[in-house]
Amino acid sequence: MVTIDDVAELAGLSKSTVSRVINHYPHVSQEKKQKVFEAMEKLGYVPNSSARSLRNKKTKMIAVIVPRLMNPFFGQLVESMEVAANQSGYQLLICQTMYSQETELGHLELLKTKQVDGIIMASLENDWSTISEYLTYGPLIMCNEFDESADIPIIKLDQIHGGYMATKHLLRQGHRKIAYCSGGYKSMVANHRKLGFDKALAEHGIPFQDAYGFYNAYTIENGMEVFKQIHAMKDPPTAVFTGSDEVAAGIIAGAREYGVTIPNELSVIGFDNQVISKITEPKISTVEQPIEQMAQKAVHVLVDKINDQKPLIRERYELPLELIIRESTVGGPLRAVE
Amino acid sequence: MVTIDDVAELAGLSKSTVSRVINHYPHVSQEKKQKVFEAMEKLGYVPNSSARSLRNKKTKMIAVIVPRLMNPFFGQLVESMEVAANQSGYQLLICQTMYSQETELGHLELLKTKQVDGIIMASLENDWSTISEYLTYGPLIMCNEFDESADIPIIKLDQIHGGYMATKHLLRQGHRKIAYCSGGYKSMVANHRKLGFDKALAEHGIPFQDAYGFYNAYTIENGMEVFKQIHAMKDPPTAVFTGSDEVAAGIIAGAREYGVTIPNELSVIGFDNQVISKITEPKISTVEQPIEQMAQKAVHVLVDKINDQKPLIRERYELPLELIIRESTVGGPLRAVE
DNA sequence: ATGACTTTTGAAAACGTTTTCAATAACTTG
DNA sequence: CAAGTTATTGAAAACGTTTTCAAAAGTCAT
Repeated sequence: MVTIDDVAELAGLSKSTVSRVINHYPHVSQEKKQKVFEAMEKLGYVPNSSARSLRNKKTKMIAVIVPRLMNPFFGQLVESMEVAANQSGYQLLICQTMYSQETELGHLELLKTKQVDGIIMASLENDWSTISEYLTYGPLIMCNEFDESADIPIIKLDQIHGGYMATKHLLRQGHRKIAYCSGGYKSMVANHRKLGFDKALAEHGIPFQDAYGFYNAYTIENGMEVFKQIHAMKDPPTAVFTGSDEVAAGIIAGAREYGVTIPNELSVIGFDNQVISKITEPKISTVEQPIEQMAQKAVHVLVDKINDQKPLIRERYELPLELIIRESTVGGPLRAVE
Repeated sequence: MVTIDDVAELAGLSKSTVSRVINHYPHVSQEKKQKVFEAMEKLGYVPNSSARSLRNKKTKMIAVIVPRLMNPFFGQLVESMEVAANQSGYQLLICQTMYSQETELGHLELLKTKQVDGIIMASLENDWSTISEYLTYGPLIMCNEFDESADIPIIKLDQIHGGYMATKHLLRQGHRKIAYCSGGYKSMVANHRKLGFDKALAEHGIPFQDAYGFYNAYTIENGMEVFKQIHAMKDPPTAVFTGSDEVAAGIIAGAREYGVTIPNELSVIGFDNQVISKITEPKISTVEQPIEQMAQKAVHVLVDKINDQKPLIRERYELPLELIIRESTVGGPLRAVE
């Protein structure tokens, strides 16, 4: 391995000077600078990053914790983060929890061991009280998923309004029996969507029936299962609000199997505006989330916090969502228009 | 920051002994071992990984280079690799090329700067002659994408057979005018599939018409475009072989818009067996790739190479593909059965 | 030519580990 | 019990950087 000493020797200078050249210090004569460059070039020298990290106490790496990549929402999120991180001179370490608390905690140890300069949490399996312990070791921010009580920067989307818009749309189409279907229990994202859902229902004086609630639905398969349950009901809903386009697609696939037409017999609205929502038959009405924007914001905020040494403070960044109306919710049973 | 010296002091021992305890050396008395553990516990000590990396010349990190994560094939691949890497005690650094040669080269520098112990290339934007330069700096293997001439371990799938099986299936259904549609030009994966495709055609004495070739198709949108071109032909093909389920789905979506029925008027076969292939109308016949297996194999092979210091040698691991017949290719125009 | 800066350079210390080396202590084995 | 192992420990060097400190050399105003 070629080290800074080799370069110094070949250039006939001290390693201090070589280091100064590498790090663009002022006060190095053009002449020596030139010599150093030549020596580096000739030897193919490149600084060892472990040594740099040790000395500088900066690894130029950040980690992002997500549930799992196969979920296209997180795939997109991580894709955008990687690009943003690279542009800011950072490498992105990817950590999947696979919905396990222990795995999530294990990933947080990266901060303790100084393998990364900071962490973006887009997963939240553990309680904030547990996670906050790690704040001593480095900056930690939340992205998308969140805990209200955490006094750290949080970059999130206006999920309440998202749930509200989608539900309001269904209500406007005349639906009064609307099912609610979401992912994880613990998720505040799902929680907020439900708040928006409830608010819209309340505005129409409609009480929510517990029988219309479905939870832990993430995948297409889950969606098909949900459809079956709805189909078996004596008094089924006429519309379903879902937490993801995959689940909505599953409901549509289930309906097709049972010969139930959508949106006529059942309306479905998704969430995310994934490509899948554009290619099902019928196409899925959904709520678009500005994923790339959120990813970039998260990276920039974290990088700022890494550069400032100051302790983290409570900060909130909220981005808007957009309702996208397609075929899976229009032309359904018009019963009453507000 | 609490260091090994703090632990040593509190335990009343030398840091050598503490280090030995941490690294599970033999020949440390139970008594001192206990003291060290207590001190570590009390101080919340955890070894600094930059210092470790510097001394051990091992970072316990590997990088995977992929075109981009939004492509679900790579999403799945990376998901499985991350899990496998973690199980082997490694962190996974993710690098996207976004189809840029320069970006790919930039990522390879990670090996020079010793930020990672090895690299898995699942992208291949540059020529092997360029990439091979980096072999001096650490192990480098290929996964999925490959270059025949590279004398390094390559984990790949039997794409020739994949192309052959799919095409043979179309021929068996009576098709004689079969279009071929693939992704990148440079890709040897696409290249091999074409070899299998050609082989099947040759067995039936059918020459391939250049007008039936479509390239650079990756996305649903690309697939829709391909359909439009096919639809505008005077003598259109009766079946299309595509390089991905997304493209196949796009063709199906395009056909739906133009009122062309699939598979009756046009048969389509995809590749990958992504979830999307199960939810289009009709469901897509496709070729399943053992992604998880390939990802695990790649990680294990790389980790082995990192542990052996020996120089890399030519190795080939080839995993089989499986034809999955669904609706998009059956019930088409039966013309002749072999 | 003097004093007061500023620029340019190198030696050495520091970052937090692991490992080599040597020394001492504790066993064996005849 | 002497000689030969083996177990246990610590001091110091090493990994490859960056940075502090000090010194030498240059510049400038008087």
